Amino acid sequence: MASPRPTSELPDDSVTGRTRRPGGRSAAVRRRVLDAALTQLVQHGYDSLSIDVVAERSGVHRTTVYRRWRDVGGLLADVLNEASVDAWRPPDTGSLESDLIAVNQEVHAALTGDPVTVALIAASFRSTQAATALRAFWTDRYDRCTDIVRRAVDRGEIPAGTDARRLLIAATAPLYHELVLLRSAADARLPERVARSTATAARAGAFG
Amino acid sequence: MASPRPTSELPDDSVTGRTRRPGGRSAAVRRRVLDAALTQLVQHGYDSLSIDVVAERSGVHRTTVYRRWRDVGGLLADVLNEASVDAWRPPDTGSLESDLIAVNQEVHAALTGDPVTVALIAASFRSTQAATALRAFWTDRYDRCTDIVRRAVDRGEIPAGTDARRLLIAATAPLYHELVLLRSAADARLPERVARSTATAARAGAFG
DNA sequence: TCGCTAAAGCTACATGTGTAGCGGTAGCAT
DNA sequence: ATGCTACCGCTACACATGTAGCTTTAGCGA
Repeated sequence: MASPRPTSELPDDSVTGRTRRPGGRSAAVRRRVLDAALTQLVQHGYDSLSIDVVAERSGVHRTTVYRRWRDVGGLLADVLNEASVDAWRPPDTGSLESDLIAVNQEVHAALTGDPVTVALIAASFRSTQAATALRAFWTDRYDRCTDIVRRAVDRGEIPAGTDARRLLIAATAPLYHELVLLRSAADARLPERVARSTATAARAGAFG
Repeated sequence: MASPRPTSELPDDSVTGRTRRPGGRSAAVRRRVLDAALTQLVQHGYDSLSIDVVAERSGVHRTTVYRRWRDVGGLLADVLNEASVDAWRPPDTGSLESDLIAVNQEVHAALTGDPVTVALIAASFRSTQAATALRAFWTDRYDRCTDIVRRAVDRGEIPAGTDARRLLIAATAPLYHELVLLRSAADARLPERVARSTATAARAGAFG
């Protein structure tokens, strides 16, 4: 994570024989641009986020931003890379139900409080870079969360052979559906309710 | 449904005292534009859909299209209105599980086969009109589907007091999540698997 | 420290998206 | 059939988005 080159599909230097320059200036440009993008996003929302605004805020020339990030989606993808703490671990609270509640509260917070997540979802419909970054992020998170299910099986809470991914999708998808697609009125108890339903379902062997 | 005026927030004629003209020419313009939009969408995909392209295809002047529909989202919202068959009824196949399977197969087909649905979802992040139309569409469909749950309760399949909306969201949200947000590889058995899980969960009282 | 060149700055241009205002056409009431 | 005006066509403009090609700056290896 946190690679200095956001446009990831470039061939390796060892292949091209060329030398990259991640040092001083490039790094400074990247930091200034990502800072500006995040600040703009937090202060004025996704709709206000354009390459030109970010360029002006950061003092970096607009053509430079276009060259390195290509579009707003690319910018957001890199912001996510920068922000994603690689040390993230799924909650381990002692029971499947409370683990799922904790996960869902994180998801809920991200979807109602963190502008980056929602902005990246919106951007993913227009930018391949944003879509790819989001997919990678979610794949990583769901993979890590399989531990929750494994532990629940070990404790004998739910049947062996439970499909971890199906369970986790069932636990989280309703939140995304309600908040992102249906845009329902916010309900603070939604994360808990959905988590409890899913835990009950899992105990009944619904994901075997 | 199928109102001749897509931009819905206008005051009623009885309030303004002005007389609308839904007749001949306006109706023809609307039909030609919506036809062109749908054809373009089917033939060349959402990314190719712009007001200018639709205007050219339809032979209607671009400023007219801008005036009446404002943006691509407005266009899609009206296409949805036109296409939504008001007579739609939820499946009634004799059991909760098979009803949910049938619903999910419809959702799956819409998300993998019908470009209008996916396009409208994408547009809903950029256009208030698209977002509003989509919300209205889904609200209507979920409302009608409560019949499925009511019948299941009547048959004694699931506990009385089961929350219909929560059940229906649980049954459908994973499809949207996988296909729209995660963009997973298509799996023809997904609708059935999710429906069965949800039916099992409902029987175990997960949505009480 | 000095040469090479990756990467940033800059100007100019091309295209896409959306609006303002005016004049013309045709739906509808009389 | 005739007048009123809703609605469409048209030109002209404003601004946003993105690219091409060149010049300048500065990172890095020798």
